[in-house]
Order: sequence, then C-alpha cells, then structure tokens
Amino acid sequence: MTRFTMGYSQTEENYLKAIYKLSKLQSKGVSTKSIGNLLEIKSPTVSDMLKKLNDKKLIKYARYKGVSLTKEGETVALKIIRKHRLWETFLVEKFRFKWDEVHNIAEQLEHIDSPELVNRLDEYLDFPQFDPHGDPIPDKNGKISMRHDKTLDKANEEEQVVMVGVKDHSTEFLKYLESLNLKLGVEITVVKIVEYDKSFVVMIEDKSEKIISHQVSKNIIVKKANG
Amino acid sequence: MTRFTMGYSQTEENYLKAIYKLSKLQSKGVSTKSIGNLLEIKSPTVSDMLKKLNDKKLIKYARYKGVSLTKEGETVALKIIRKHRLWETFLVEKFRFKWDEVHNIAEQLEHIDSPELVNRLDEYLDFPQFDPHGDPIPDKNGKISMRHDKTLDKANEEEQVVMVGVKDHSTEFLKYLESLNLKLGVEITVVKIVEYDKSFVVMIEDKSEKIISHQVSKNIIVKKANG
DNA sequence: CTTTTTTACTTGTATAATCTAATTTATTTC
DNA sequence: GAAATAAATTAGATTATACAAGTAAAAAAG
Repeated sequence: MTRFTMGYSQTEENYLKAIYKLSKLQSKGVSTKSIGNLLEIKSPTVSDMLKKLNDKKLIKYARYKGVSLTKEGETVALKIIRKHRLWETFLVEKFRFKWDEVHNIAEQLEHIDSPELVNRLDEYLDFPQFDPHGDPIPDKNGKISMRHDKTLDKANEEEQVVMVGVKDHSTEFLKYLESLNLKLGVEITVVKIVEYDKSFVVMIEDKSEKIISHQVSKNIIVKKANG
Repeated sequence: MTRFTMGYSQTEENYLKAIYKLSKLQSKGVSTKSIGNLLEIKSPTVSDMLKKLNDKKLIKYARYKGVSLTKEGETVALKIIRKHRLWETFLVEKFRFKWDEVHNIAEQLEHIDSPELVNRLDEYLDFPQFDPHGDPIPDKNGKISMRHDKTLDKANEEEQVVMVGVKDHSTEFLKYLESLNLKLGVEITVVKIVEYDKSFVVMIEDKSEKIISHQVSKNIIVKKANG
C-alpha cells in the first residue's frame, strides 16, 4: 500500500522511456506523433503529458518543435531501462523463459520502485552488461555503453561476424531467428550477397547454409569475428 | 505497454485482499470502516468501490450491512495472496533480504500479471508451503492450508513449543523479535508465566532466558515441540 | 509563393480513484 | 422507545489519464 513519495507514475515513466528511445533514432527533437505511435496513444493525450513533463522539468518542450529529455529526465529513463533489461536477463537466465517471452513481463516489472531490489537483482545476476537481446544494461550510475557495432546488411561477402544483438524485439522476429538457429554469439559467415534483392546467403557455425532477407539482415547486430 | 484484457486494477485487487483478510478475523460481514482503516482510505471512497465490486460480482454487498467475497472474489484474493507470499519467500531466500524488509516490495510485485511467471517463481522456490513469516502460501488452485496452531500466550508453564509464525508483520515487531533471537523454527521453553502482567519468561534453544510481554506473546504463533 | 498535407494544439468529454461535507441508517444508552 | 452516537451513504469536487473532433501551425508540393 505504501506509495513512495517522489516517484513518477508508470505512465510518466513510459513516456520518458519512449522519448529516450526515439531520441536515439535521430538527432532532431522527438515528435508528438512518434511518441503516440510508439505508445499507441493519440496525439492530444501526448500533448497533455508533454506539458506536464515539461512542468516537472523532465523534458524540454517547445510547442510545434519536438521534445528532448533534460538531464533529470534521462536519468529517470535510464533507470527504467536498466530495470527492464535486468529483469529480462533474470527471467531468461534464472526462470528459463525464452527471449521472445520476456518483454511484456519486464514491461511490468520495470516499474517496481525499490532501489535496493534493483541492486540485489544486479548482484544476483553477477552484474550483467547485456540483456538477452544483446542490449547494453545501464549501470548503477546510469552509464550505458553505446554500441558501435553494425548490422548484418553492412557486412561484405566472405566476412565472418558474430551475432551480438537484435534491433527488432518482436515475438515474431525473435521466434523466426530461433527457427533459423540464429542466437546471440553465433558465428555467421557471409557466403554471398544476392544483388537482386540484397538478401544474404550465410553459413552458421560452419554447418548449415541459410538465406536471410535484407529486411531481416538490417535487424541483426553483429561484430567482427575474433575482434 | 500491452495491458492484459480481463484483469482487475491494482486498487480492486487491494480491496479484495483487504476484505479477504478482514473476513478471516471475524465471522460477521466486513465493515466499510474496517476496510477504510486497513487501506488508509476514507469511507465514502470505500462505499463507491464496494458498489463497483458488487456489480462485478466479486463481493456480496447489501448497503449498511457488511460485505463478503463471492467465490470469484475469493479466487482473485487468493491469487494475490499467493503471489505476495511467493515473492516474499523469493526475496528472503534468493536475494537475502531480511524478513522485515520484504513487505513493501512484495506489495508491488503481487500485482504483476503473468500466470506463467507465478508458476516459474513457485517452481524456482521448489513449491514452498510457508512464507518467511510462517504464513501458508495458497497453491496453484487457491487451496490454502488453514493454520490451527495457537499463539504463545496460550502455552502453559514448562511447555515446549516451536515458533512457526507471527501475527504482526510490522517492521518494528519483526526487528524486535530478531533482536531477541526469535526466528521461525526456534524452540521455546516456557520457564514461567508472571501472573501480574501475564508476561512470559522463556528459554530459547536451551541457552538464553528472555522475557516476553503478553502483547508480544499474542503475536507469536507456535506449535507443540516434536508434534 | 500559394495550396495542400501533415503535425500539433485546443476544447470538450469520459473513467477511475480519491476527497470533504451533508444526509441517512443503524446501534447504543438511558 | 426516544435521544445520542456511530457508521454508511449520497452529493459534489478534484486529479490523472485517456479519447474524438475541430482548429492552427509548419512542412511539403506544386
């Protein structure tokens, strides 16, 4: 029953997380519409909330221009993201959920308000740096290691890479990768790039050959093998 | 973001849990006032909510009389209590929280809506029957073993008992017991009952003698030793 | 540089959960 | 059983979050 004094509502937290994620996709201010799309909420509702978040100094907001997070807003967003990714890691590693099953549950768990719980969770998992989808987990101080890995579509023929993350977190995409035996850590050799549709013929762990569409290749994050 | 279709709100769940608990304390219908006291909410608010829960057929409610849970209402209440007690067990056993630190966190975790998560949690803990305070955990089907153990104040001189639970879950009480070295499973021998104030002189695990006030003895649940 | 389209804002409405103040019903006391 | 007291309800407001419909501003197209 005890409500913690100076926290933010789940709704507010979800807005901040959405703004954080959208701001990483482009350098411009985040538009009202894109927030609405992501959260499946209509624009007028978003406008109202932006005013409120602006009053609380969590975002910088000028009407008809986009919004961006303030330092404080970013701190809050990173805390939520940290919790989300730690819980996802927990669910997969300890409770043996599949990587496509954890998002909705973590979406709820991320709003649990208890700094001590987060610390214990982090410790229990031995301070993981990446979640089950390869996304970096912000540390206690909100520091997050920005990835400069490329997506598979940028690889060249005969290049050897290792899959380290995904950009699409949807159940369908994750299940599809699973069916191709594409998991984090798998070594991928680009056998051929088909010019016609930019699809990739790849060899996985030197056993099976697979065809990966351009669309799919853009959502697989890889790093150089042995690099 | 995905909201689950036919769930109940956290507020509704809290009311149902409160009504369940209060109904176990007495055989009469639960009063509006007692609910308000427990949840720290004013009576008119409670009245409104009772109408709503009655419409949803979760409680039986006749105005100016008390309320009681319907079968459905009790099922929902028991699910919440199951989750609360499983999470408390988890926090103490896996994350090494103290028994007086887990209530508020579990109060939040109990509302996470994912039947599969509850199953995995139950399994991860190896299907515990009691939580860290000795309260019985309802099983998957909502079956809860009703305790017929007595409280320490009902014990006689020279009787040997084992502490199996507490009735007061407040931080202060739990910390106080901790300071006396009184934990679940501890064997207690009643050395003497002081007639004047009904306080108990007890011997714990055949080492130290302690004085326990009547007030405290009423909040310690015990069973016969070797029984 | 005007017109069209897109995006954002304003206004008004709705629901959930809460409150205070006033009224009604039930219970207790003499 | 009537008066006093306690409890519960109704009435009227408030806050947070959401919506739809209409208007205004900015961007894109011509």
